[in-house]
Amino acid sequence: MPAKRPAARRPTMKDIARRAGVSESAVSFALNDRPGVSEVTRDRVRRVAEQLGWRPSTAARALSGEGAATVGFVLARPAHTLGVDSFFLQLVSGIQEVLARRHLGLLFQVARNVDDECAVYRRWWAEHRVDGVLVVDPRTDDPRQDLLDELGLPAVVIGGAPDERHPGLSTVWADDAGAMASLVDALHALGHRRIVHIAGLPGFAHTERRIRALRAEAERRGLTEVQSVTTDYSDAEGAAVTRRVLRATAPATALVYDNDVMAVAGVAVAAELGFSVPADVSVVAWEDSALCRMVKPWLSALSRDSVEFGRTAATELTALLDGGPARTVRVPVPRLIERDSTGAVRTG
Amino acid sequence: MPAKRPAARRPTMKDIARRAGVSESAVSFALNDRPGVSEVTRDRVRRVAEQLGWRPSTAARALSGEGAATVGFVLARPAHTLGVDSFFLQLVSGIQEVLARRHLGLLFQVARNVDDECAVYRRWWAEHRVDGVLVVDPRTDDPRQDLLDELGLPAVVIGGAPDERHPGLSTVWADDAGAMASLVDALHALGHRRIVHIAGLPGFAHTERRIRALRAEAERRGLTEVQSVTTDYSDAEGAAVTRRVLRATAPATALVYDNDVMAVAGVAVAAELGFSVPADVSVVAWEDSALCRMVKPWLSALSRDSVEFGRTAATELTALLDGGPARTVRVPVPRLIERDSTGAVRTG
DNA sequence: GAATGATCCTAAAGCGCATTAGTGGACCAT
DNA sequence: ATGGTCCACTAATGCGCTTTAGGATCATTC
Repeated sequence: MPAKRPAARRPTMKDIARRAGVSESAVSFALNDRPGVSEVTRDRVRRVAEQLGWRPSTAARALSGEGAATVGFVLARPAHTLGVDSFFLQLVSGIQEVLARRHLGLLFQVARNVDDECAVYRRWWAEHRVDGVLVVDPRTDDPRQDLLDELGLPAVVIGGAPDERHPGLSTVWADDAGAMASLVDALHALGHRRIVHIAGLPGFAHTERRIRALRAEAERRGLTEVQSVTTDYSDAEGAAVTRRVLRATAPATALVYDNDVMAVAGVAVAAELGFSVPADVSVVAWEDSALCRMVKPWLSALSRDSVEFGRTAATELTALLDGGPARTVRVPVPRLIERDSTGAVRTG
Repeated sequence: MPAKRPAARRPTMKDIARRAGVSESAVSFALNDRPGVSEVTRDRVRRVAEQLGWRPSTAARALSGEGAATVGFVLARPAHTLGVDSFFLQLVSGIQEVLARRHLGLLFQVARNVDDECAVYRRWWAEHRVDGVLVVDPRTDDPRQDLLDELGLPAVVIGGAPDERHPGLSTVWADDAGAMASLVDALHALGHRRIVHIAGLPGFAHTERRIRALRAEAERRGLTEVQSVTTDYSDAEGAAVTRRVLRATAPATALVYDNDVMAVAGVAVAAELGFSVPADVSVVAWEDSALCRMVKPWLSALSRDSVEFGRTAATELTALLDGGPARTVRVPVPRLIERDSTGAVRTG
């Protein structure tokens, strides 16, 4: 006979109170390190709780005003760009590390677009589900930040610009402009003058930052054959753009891809068109991952510590939840790892 | 002056009751489609709720016995194998699709190992956080299933074997053995006799299933030079094993990798050692993704619909939560997509 | 014209916890 | 002895919801 649900009952504070011979309130005080009980009683209560395997019911906690002990994370990208991105899993991994330490849960949701994402925030807020959220892929003119302000939902924007007029939101960002500048430096030093930047989704704040930075650098140096092309981050578009660019008369000598996936797709296309990397064209990926060492030649890449990025973001959020002020923190500038896909431009 | 938290109060049923001029219980009946209120009242209450933007507080719901409206998902793999795997994001994507429709939240956590994972389940259960969980990467002799049985926590095992003696758990699985058999069929027809299977983590149920299936097929055909080697799914180990295998005297003519990442790493090593794919060695990836079309030659792969896999699993879990019986459902056998990395064995 | 139901609704209790307002006693000062 | 302070603890309330037990009103029935 298949044993029916043992339905082991979860122990409650009442159980602890009974076993310890004190009132429920005493138990509450004892377990929350509040004054009002003697040390001996506190110890006894703690031991009983431990022994019973008691854990506070998040529902009850949340109901009595303590918050849900949960933070939210919404991923809103076109479905087909989700698959191959190593960044997010790493980011989430770092986030978890910090949250788990404080027993905070991570509520995860994928949405189709920013509007849906906003709806999710509204619902979470109304349902009392999360105490705060982590926002990724901030846009220029982002409706989410206004919404979060309005709801008063603590939030950390990951990858946002520091010039926010949303004083309630924390921001964790990398200096893409600086990274782009030093990248152009490096390429320029190698003799590259025709540079194409295969960017990510237009409207993303960091995409725009990189594009602007590239343009500024080009102007500063008087380079006229430098441009950015936006894509949807997919290998397909990365390949398509590469094809178009390399078929031009006087094709670019350096290609900068906004992610590793497109860069890999790009070198495949280059090879197919008879371009040798890096002899004919240099390739740089803006995101380092195992992928970059899985193709030949190994890809030079701008590397940052995505796990640490996640840790930082989560730390800021917990600070916010603790009542701290909103802050803007900058993570280290991505560093260029030169591997085999970049080289001096062919002379003559 | 920076506007302080507007602290917009969430509307409660009491607000609705007041505005609609009825009691709170009437509101509850009305909104939950329970008998006890007239249609006109029901409509009025619904309208007021709508207008106020009311949503039930999950905390309150959970507290009054309705469950947490949340399911859990723990990912326990060594950190470095997390990064490049496209399978999980797709799986989660499919899971979400089903859960979101019912407004079920997905609580996500990464753990270091199975023991930590068990601890997470215990905590979630004690904290009343989830109504059920989705379990991935089942092992042979898996402590999780016993634990979940013990806790009476509804669960769906994704990728488990169908021969479970855990009648309380649902299982969603793919017929790896069948897929392996047809794969060996195909390779055998191409003339391959020396086949090496670069498998995933030992102890994983599906790893063992594939290994057993390969051995069975080999025996059935009297092939003696067929073997499986386990790895940790990383590109590094995939490359290392490939190197070792191809350096052997009489190296294998066909390599079957348990994921796309290792397969890609493998072809790179093959090229490096002077092996041409597929002329000298055929390569198949057990998992199809954009990756397989990002290298040259394009990789032949066993393809399955991971998003649909996720949908199926989530559907089973919701059925379980609705009080349905535990079931074992099989998803379609992975299909071999023949691209450019497989071919007839070189004669002579 | 009282008993019987059916219908629509309200009152009240309870879920598990935090928190506020007591309560009784020990201990001190007057 | 009287009042005042601490101290360690208990009682009671509320969070937002579901649910059970009733009540009030009205139509039906013999």
